[in-house]
Amino acid sequence: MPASRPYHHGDLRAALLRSAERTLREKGAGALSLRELAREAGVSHAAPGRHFRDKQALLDALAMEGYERLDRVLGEAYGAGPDFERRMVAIARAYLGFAVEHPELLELMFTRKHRPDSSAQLGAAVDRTFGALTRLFADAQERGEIVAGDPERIALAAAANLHGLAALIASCALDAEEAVAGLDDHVHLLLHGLKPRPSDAA
Amino acid sequence: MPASRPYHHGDLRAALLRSAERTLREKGAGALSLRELAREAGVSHAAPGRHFRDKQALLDALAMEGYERLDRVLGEAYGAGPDFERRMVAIARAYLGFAVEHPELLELMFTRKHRPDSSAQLGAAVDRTFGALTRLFADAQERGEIVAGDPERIALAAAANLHGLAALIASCALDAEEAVAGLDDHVHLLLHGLKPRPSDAA
DNA sequence: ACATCATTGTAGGCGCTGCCTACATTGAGG
DNA sequence: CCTCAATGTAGGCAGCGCCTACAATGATGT
Repeated sequence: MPASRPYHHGDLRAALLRSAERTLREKGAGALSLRELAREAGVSHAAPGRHFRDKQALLDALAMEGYERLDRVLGEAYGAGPDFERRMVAIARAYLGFAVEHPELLELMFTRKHRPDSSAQLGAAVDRTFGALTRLFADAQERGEIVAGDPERIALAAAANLHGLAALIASCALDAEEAVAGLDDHVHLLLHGLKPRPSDAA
Repeated sequence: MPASRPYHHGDLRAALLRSAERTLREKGAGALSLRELAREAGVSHAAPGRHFRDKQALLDALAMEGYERLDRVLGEAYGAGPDFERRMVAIARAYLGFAVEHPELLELMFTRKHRPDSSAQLGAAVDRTFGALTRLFADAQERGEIVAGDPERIALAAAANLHGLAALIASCALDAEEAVAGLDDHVHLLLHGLKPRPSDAA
């Protein structure tokens, strides 16, 4: 007998999350099993139940970590670039980079939830991420870098654009490298619109 | 004994798909069980196996139906409106309408697949939907209604925008009514860009 | 008309899962 | 040092997907 683990694991919750994250990345959310996680952590099959009410609670915790990470990488991009377009490219690159590195996690973060209580927390996380973006646009508006109008609506237009691209990448409907390579042009279209601009000779 | 069902169901495959669609809408993809579907159809628990190799095959079939429906509603919108912006609004309304009416199905259609064979069929379906949109933009380009450039890239910009909005609605991250109400403005931003246009006094 | 045979449904079993309950061990606080 | 909440264990339950062997059916060729 190993006598290694002193009955109490020490930090089972964190160990389960790390293990779950690895499984999520390598085999997808569907292949995630609480019993398997327990086995990997070397505890009994019921032990995870002490830290997560049920499987969905563990997935929700993973999703919350995802939002924190996404906020972090986006936050770093917010300060980038001399002008607005460069900053927007940096933000787009950050979001798409997240989608490329953690496609399964992104999918998990934006999977429809049906439970009211978990939806509340995750909804708040979405609002945080989106709120930061909205403030960025409101600031840019004050500097005259973007059009007037409800900043929340403008932020939504930008967010939908980026999220759409990221979601298409995560779902393998779009080749990641191709999307990243064309990111500059993509952001240009977002900022300048699809209609011809007479002044766009530059 | 009922003597009702003559051993052979008649059209079990279709019955399973209809039943599955209902379950998907009412209880979500996670609650979908082949055995439960068999029970609803009044057949043995192994009968579905004759029509769908496994559970994923049934989900793939549902997703394929989803693409067909989406193509249909988008196709109807392609002919709408006198000018390009109206047509674009009609398309956006169609896509968002689909997302509002069948959020779980949309999620299923864009769920990451790991199996090569099913990915092929579904990938082709995505290409069809996207291809139609690309042709529409190529035509609009010839009429000078939108900017020059690779039509595929321009179509991607528009598709990402719409898909992002639809995905946010489907995942409950965005209120559906709010999004639909602001659709005109949203499309306007897509066409005219986020940067100020001197000529946009109109 | 009838034998043939692929198609479609049945019956039962296997290992796995999530979740439940009762019990054991531990470490911290009164 | 005793108590007790927190944490891990052991076992059980029903449900699941998938598998195999078997039965009923209806189309096909002669």
